[in-house]
Amino acid sequence: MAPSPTGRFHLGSARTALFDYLLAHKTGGQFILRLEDTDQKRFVPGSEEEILRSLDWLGITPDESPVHGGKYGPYRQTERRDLYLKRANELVQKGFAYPCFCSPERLERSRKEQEARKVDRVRYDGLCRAIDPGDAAKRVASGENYVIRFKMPQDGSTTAHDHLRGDIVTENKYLDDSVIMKSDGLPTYHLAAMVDDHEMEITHVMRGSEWLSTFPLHVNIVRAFGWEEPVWIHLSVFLKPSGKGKMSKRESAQAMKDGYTIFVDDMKDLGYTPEGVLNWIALMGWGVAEDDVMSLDEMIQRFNIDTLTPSPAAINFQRLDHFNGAHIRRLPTSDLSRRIKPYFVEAGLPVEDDALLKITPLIRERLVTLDDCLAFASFFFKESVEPNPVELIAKGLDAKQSVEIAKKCFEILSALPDVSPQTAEPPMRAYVESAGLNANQVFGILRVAVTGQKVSPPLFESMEIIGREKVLSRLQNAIQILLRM
RNA sequence: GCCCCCAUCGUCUAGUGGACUAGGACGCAGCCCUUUCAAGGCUACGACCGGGGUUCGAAUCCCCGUGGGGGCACCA
Repeated sequence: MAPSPTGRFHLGSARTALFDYLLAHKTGGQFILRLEDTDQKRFVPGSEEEILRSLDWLGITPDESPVHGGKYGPYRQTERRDLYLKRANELVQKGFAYPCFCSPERLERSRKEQEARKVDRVRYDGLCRAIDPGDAAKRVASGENYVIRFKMPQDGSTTAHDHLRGDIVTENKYLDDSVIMKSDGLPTYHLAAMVDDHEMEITHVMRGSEWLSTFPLHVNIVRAFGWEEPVWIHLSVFLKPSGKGKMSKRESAQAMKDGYTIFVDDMKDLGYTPEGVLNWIALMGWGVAEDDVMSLDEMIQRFNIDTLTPSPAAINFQRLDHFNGAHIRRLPTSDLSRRIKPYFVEAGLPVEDDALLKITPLIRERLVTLDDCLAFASFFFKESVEPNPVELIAKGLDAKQSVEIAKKCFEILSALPDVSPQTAEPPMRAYVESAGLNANQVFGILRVAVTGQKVSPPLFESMEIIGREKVLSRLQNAIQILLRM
């Protein structure tokens, strides 16, 4: 994959990376990360690190990259500049490109003039295309400022083949003489990517469909060099949740407010798992017959470029939650424990590994995001809980009746050697039965008393982990609260 | 304005001329399970953008509309 370090690493780039990774691992190829950093003006410090960090977190680390090395390096385009100049000159020599000495001001004037004439397509007027190559070479040698433009055919048409869309035929009269080498000596994407793809022996190019419009240029460049073309795949774009238009700054801000994000580097903090995120983005633009929860390995098994889809896909965060929860449920206890521990630590709770190992199975199927563990299990690690007095009153009963029930619970439980489900549940059920109450009422009071909340993991299992002493003291505390009402 | 791409339930998609009463998943609604919340199981609702062709037969092929997306830089 070849992102440019000009901003944050988002879902779209992540999916491209995933597909690249999947294809490489499916076919026994190498997954390469190349940095397209030829635009010094838009360079954003730190973005290269964010790309690496995100890829790493997702678990799709490149085989070759600026930091991992590899036999096709260097992997930053700015470190390959000599190569591009050499190749650009080769094109000039062969008559496929030419130096252009037009100043930005002249270009601007020409554009304005064309706009005034309401031409269908504003393009380079071709002034320097007509310069005699010998004269042009002399001007270049004399140190004059110049760029190199690709000499697009002016007649006929260009047929480019996309693996998903078939042949795309473009009339050459709609094409332009694009700049392939800038005056600062660095190439534009058009040249750099084609040269690198060839040098690095890239077999498949998967990129966003925003490249479709320059697709004819790219195949013309490759053909001018006489190189073999890679398989071209233009992936669908991601649309905002409404399906109307691409994600904008505003939409990503809105997503943040809703607890979601389109930036991979933020996913971890929001409690998402790499497995969930990967599964989610994989199925946007890839149609598997019976789509399902898949691990990375399962994706590799099933991946096939023929089953990629060309139409735009709306981002659906509810699906992310679905896949995240599904993958959390797939996690072994020890693994899940390890992953949720940091959230307790972060919250300043004295988490013990042994207890956490027992708690994890109790909350596993309740978690949508990892940080949900706090809402479900914080009470295990607190010294005491503060129940909401109102919640201590059972449905259909008043405070007086509720306190009686609480007292009875205390009486029963305190007579027991422990509060495990095996020993505590039978007598409690017997009490519910004999008192003519329903389980909801009695267990509801008990739940709020010992956990401090109305919603919790299974009650008796929870009590066992909390321990007899703490359960009884919390129950005692609840009785006091009820008495004061 | 011009060029290019795309078009099946609200969303992601399966479907490559007859096996389609159009399948699955998310979400939504109901039921079951159940001490809460989940998870799980079952059921319901829900789509081939429109119009012309081609064909014995079209969601599938062609054309025209319409809608959506992308591009028209010394950015990628």
